[in-house]
Amino acid sequence: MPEGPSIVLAKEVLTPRIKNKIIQKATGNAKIEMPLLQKKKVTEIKSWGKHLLICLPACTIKIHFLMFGSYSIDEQIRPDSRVRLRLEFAKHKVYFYTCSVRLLTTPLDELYDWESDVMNDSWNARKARHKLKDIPDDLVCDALLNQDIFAGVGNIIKNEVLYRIRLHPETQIKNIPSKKLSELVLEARNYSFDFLEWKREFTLKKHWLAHTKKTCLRCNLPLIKKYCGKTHRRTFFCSNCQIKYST
DNA sequence: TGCCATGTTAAACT
DNA sequence: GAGTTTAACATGGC
Repeated sequence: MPEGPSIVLAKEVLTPRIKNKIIQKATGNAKIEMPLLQKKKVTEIKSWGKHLLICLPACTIKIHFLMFGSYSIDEQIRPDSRVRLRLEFAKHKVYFYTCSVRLLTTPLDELYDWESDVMNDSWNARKARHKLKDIPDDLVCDALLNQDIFAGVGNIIKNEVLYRIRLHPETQIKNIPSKKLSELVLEARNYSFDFLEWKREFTLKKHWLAHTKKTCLRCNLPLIKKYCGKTHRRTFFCSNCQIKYST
């Protein structure tokens, strides 16, 4: 569930079912003021990076699925005690499990920079480049996971993007040639949309080239699995095909 | 069977 | 106070 494209998919599925519909009842073990949701109309469903945003007239329900979160529609797939949030509408019921639920009262445009969400129409590649310039010493594997720069990019996308553009995950941002940096920013978004389509067709895993793979399909050498950078996230790469630029 | 992972936050440390 | 490490969350796949 977690990475940006999965959230976009959830938004697509939920919108026709609950947009402009009234929440008849809100329950669950989420530590939020449930009564605030009662009888409120869902005006919009948005996403920013890995955040799913269910907008009501006076507040927004922010859902973050973390690592294991899930949701279901019209069918409760876990016991009542595990339901974090249940939204009941006239025709549909939506269930959220194992996720973080918060209520936002600040206008979203003040909280979120839509230009930093790789899935958003307003995605601003130039801005991302500038932000990268501000963290010259960071490794690219960490930079890709930085939600202030690439909101929505997760560990799978990170690994696949770096493999695609043949860039070593432990390359420092300042050493990446300008052209390669452009490629990085471009592919962070491109791959995310490929991810979305594959996820939609339930064929995402089949398309992984590096993530969880043992062998480089380009040169046939074993892929390295290493917990890279300050994020210490699982990183799969080919030390032969992926160039590590240095000073 | 046990380990580990598409993630983030906050507390507990140094 | 900064930076780093750990725990917590709690499910499913291998």
